[in-house]
Amino acid sequence: MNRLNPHISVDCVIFGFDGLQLKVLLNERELLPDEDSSILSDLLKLPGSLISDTEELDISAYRVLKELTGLDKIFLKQFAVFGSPNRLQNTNDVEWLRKTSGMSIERVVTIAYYSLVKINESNPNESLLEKTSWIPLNEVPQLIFDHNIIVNSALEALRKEMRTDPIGFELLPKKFTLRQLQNLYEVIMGNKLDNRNFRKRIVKLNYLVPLSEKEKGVSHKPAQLYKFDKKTFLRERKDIGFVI
Amino acid sequence: MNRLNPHISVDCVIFGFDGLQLKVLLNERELLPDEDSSILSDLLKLPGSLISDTEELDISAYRVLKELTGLDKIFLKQFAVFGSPNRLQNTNDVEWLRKTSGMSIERVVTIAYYSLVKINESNPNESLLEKTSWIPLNEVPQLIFDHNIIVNSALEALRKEMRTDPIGFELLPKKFTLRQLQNLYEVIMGNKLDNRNFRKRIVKLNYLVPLSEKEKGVSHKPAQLYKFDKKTFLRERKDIGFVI
DNA sequence: TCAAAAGTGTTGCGGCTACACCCATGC
DNA sequence: GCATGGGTGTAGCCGCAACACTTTTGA
Repeated sequence: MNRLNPHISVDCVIFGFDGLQLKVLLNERELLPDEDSSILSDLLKLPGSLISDTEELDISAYRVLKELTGLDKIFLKQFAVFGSPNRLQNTNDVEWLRKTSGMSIERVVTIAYYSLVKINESNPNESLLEKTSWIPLNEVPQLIFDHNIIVNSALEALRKEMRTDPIGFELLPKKFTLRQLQNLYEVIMGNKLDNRNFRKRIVKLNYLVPLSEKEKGVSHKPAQLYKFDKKTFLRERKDIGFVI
Repeated sequence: MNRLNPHISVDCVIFGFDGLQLKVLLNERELLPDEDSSILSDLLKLPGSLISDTEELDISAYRVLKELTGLDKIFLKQFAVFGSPNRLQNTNDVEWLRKTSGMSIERVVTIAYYSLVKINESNPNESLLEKTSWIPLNEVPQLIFDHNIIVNSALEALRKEMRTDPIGFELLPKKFTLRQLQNLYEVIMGNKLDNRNFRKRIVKLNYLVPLSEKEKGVSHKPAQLYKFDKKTFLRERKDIGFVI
């Protein structure tokens, strides 16, 4: 990586779904030598980085993701920019950024991405210095800088996107049950769905194909597994309407 | 305005609708003293500006708009970021930016906004140095830097937004006819609509209210004028569905 | 045999589409 | 009186919501 650009950063809100809850992947912000760990323990932040001067923005974001999850081809979407001149208020946090980047930091405009990963397929690379953990969305503590605002904004953007594009599959394993899919939509959209009607809707979609395989190791009737067939989806995609 | 920040700019794609066509407001890029006007005439660009170091990003964008249209409270939406390290290829254009800003320019990341204005209510401030003109979308010539890409991307974002939010009214005068509204949707969405069905849809919307006033000075049956009642819309807004 | 979740059909209503003719005005 | 766009109604189909019980498995 090249020279860092101290004016622009990328931050990633990485969403994951464990079958029941929607979670975010957060980093621990290392303490500086002179910080009091008893007061400042558990400082969390979004994974992010100043950009390199020669790097495409999206590539910077992919780099952050790759370093954190070890995953390559995952869903990534740039959804907002946060650039308030006073978004870096907390002087401890600014001091930390100054020291870890080794640069003089003034105003930093950050390009925010959200990313959707399949939780059980992600392989958090344990050898990294920064520790990461999946935090359920409704248990996210106070984060550094304006990162709480960024998380909320990402969730809004995700909901909006899900109104018009079938991106939910990015959060599920390749093979999934209809129950998982329904839970996913219920959790993100925040409303219960009638499961009979939900399933009827699925049956009509040719791009959701049942596999010749069933769930295993559950102590009840095992569910049919499905996969999302992207090719068919792209072929059959129809123009959806609009709101006046 | 304060010190300029030579790393970050805002650019605005300003859409207008004249009742028939969707247009974009473009600036003429002034020629430098040593540029050959016979070769480089008619250089157009998106209205934009480097940001001031103490300014909120949105405020920078509003400033650009205010200077250009004289209008205050107009619809503005941040929709993408363009930050490729080599987006400023054309050396003439970079030279121009260097000279007009008086700063050393390396990489500039630009925050892109689109804006919707009511063409006949906009009062382009004639006293400005930079000349502006409304260009129909399908006649936009080559622009400087990556501005053509930004325009196309803005149109995409506008279409997407119109699928889920009733923002078309921002492009129409306060009082408008249903024909104008229908033309607007046809032009932006790119498909013809059945006018009987379109009107039936309108009638069901309480936030589209007929006024006790008709179109004037047309050589055919004058059309009923309508207005958009935002309060009612916000009150009655219902959750729209989602795509699986 | 029990617990736990999977899976399945029907009916009624409302919304969408397709389609063709009369009306009011200015010139 | 004619040209121009404004404005109107109906019938069939499809999609969506509401609603409760049987099935399969592991323990």
